[in-house]
Amino acid sequence: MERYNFKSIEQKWQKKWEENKTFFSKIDNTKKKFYCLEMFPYPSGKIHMGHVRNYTIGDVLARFKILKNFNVLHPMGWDSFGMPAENAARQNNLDPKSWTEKNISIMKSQLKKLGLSIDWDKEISTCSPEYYKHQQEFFLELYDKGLVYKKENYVNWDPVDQTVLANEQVIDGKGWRSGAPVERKKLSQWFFNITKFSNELLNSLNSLSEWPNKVKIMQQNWIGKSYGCEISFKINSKKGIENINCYTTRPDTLFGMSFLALSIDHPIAKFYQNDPDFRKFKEECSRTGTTEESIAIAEKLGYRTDLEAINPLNEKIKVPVYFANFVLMDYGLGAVFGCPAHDQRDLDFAIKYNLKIIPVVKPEHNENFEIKDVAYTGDGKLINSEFLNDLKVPSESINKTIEHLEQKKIGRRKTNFRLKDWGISRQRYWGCPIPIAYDENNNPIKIPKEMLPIKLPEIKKFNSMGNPLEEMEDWKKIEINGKKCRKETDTLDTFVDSSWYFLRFCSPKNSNYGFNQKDADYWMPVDQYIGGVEHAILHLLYSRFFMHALSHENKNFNIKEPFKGLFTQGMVCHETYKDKNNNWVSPDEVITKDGRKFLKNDNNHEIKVGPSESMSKSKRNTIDPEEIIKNFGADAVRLFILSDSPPEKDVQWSDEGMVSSYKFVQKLWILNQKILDQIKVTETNEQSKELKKISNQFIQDVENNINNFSYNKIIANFYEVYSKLTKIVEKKISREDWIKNYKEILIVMSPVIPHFSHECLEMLKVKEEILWPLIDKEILIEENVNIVVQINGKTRGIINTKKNINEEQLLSEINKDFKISKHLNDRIIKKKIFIPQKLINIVVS
RNA sequence: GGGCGAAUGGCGGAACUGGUAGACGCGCACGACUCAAAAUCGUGUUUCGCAAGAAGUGAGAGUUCGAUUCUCUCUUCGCCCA
Repeated sequence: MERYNFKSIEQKWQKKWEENKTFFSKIDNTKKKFYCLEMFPYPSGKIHMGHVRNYTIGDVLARFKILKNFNVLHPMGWDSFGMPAENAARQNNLDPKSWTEKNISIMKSQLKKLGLSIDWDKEISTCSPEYYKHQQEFFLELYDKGLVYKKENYVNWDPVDQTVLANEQVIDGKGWRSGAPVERKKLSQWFFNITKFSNELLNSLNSLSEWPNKVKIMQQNWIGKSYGCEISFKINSKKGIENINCYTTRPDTLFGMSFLALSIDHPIAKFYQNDPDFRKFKEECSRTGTTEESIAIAEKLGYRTDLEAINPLNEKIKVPVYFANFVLMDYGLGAVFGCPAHDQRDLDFAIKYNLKIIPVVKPEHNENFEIKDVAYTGDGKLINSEFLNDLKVPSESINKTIEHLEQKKIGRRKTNFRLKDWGISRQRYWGCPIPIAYDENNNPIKIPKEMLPIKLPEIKKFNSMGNPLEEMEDWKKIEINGKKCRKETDTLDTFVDSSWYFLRFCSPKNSNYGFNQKDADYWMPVDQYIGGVEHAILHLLYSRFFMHALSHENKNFNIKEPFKGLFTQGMVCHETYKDKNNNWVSPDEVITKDGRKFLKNDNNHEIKVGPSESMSKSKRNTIDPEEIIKNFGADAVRLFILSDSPPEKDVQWSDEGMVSSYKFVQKLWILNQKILDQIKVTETNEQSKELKKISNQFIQDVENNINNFSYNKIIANFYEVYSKLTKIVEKKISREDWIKNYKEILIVMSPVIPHFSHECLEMLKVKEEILWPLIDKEILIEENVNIVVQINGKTRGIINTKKNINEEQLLSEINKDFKISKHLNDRIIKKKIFIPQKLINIVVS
């Protein structure tokens, strides 16, 4: 018997699918549509195991839906703008475009080797002018709707990469890529007005019933809606300052106020510009990053002004006013009042500057309540608060205080959001040019749509740091309506590219607009979106915003939520290895001997085995998918990557597991030969019912497991059906039954191991259209059932008996069974719990 | 510090709405084939015990005839936010 030659068979089917355009999709109103999308890759050079996992999960679903007779859209593209291309270009003296294109062609061929059901006709690449032309149009469209604006503000500046970083790109106060300490710098930047949709983006999360709860909660926290109050404080000042407004969510702690704190960017700061101490303080603050995290970690510092704030609830109480490094200008109003007893940050500040600490909330049933160095933030009752005393915190206190402040016209109710506008300017070459130019007075002018796309100029060499576009005088020149202008040299954040690519897939070649109305109406929204949880906040929120923005004031477009279903998969991990010099060692340099690991080229040198961590180049614990596919075949790899863990959890790469998946395909092949041999002989059909049960159980199990994303259990189902089939393969079963049931089993296997299944189906000479088999529910109904017999809750035996047996009959059966009844003798039965077809529990004294 | 989640054999993990804990895989052991090994096939594999049996899902309590599943407290770990 021939071994299963995965090389030629996989190649054969991949060629066939490509030539026949098997996965080509177009609008078909007679079928239900299913848009299956995995997050598109960044073309970094080679695919990694994370891609293999992501695209295998998606492919199983897409192929399943095809078999279920859905009209499936399953496209692929490239998130091809971004910094790595530029970095590679700088390092290796080449241009980002050809580097990117080369990577795309390599990765495309690697993906094809996985046997994915991709409609390659719909391939897009965000760095192509055909794509970003429409992005520039969208930019102008949003500009016209007033959703794009420019403002000066502080940004996180990465001094090494010479670029602005988003808050989330700052990790521990350092640039996520360069690792350099981040500086605060003031720059003029373009922004999308995402905060205009704060409420909408928050509320419509409720409509996303097929999203994981944790992702929705993460987005909810990110948007961060809070209910509070804006309070106006009267100020005693020689500078003519009369009022300072603060935002607070805890107005009920006003009587505990012992200072007022302002952001160094607060308008009042202008009164102190000439004070050298203030300038020194400001400089000190700019060394802290702008992220909330870095501010929280930094030591609380303040600069005391000569101002005094008056407590609006009791004018006799006066407190000092500080500038403080922990107050942000772009959250709330850039001013807060400090209540040290009930806020840790305020308490740290108060202790440092020796300010009063007045407790105003007392936990109930605690007479010895006292504040030392830990603020009390729990519930209780108001104390030391004059007319507010005894109100319940927080259920009564907050509302009552706000009502009082509103009555006295010194405060008003206000909701606030943590979400900030989306800064989209990047001082980078390899991105989508912003379709804006400036006239001689530096006023921004839209570049008319007819002049789009504004193409990136070709570049041969990067000579310095910074943005090369700024030095391209010829490229910068543009004439608009006869006026000489110069182009914007910032490019768009690549998150903009990925905020609408799923829409482009519906009409990838539409040239007059980003998408075609009819196509979008038919295909959108994405029915199932699959990707890493690391994109849970930004990419998904930005995409949601983009759709909200496009449908804003637009009668023709009303797709506000792009992703109906979301699935977030876990990472692929591998053990980490280090040699005696603490250098990372790659798995293919390691051999195992007697359960211990050694360097391959030096048997005496033992390797230190570290914890299993997500595969990354820096730790050298990656496994190259191409190599693995070459050795074991795509089907075996697909089988393994799904088998070991539930897809939403991390999976450990294991060589043994990979080998066993490979062997399993070989075993299936041998079984296939045996079954084909059986089919050649016509026999009586005494065992047919058993075969039917096996196949129908299998169809049902796999279908349920696909629908629940329990892909690891599908593989368990494969092993089960294999072992059942090997047990009956030599029994006498009719030819027709073999063909029908084995065909169904192969179809059910085909989403996971498509090459193998289709090869076997072809050998079985299946001519008709291949569709997911219907389950014969009748055959799965058992005549007999196993009834669990418990005595005092302990299982004492199992009785296989007729389904409709009643309690009395069952008891007599139990009495006949000595192994069970011996636990009953001489004891008084107190109670019996009988659940038909399942269980009886006899409670005895 | 806050939010979310998790904890089950030597390991990865099953157990649908509370009803036979450990499916399936890895590893391991034994057996068959072989001069031998590899490969392959078969059998076994939670722990203690010769057995009958007992214990057992991070720890402790609770609800229940019955808890891996529900409730509370605690411990550890992971992710996100600070």
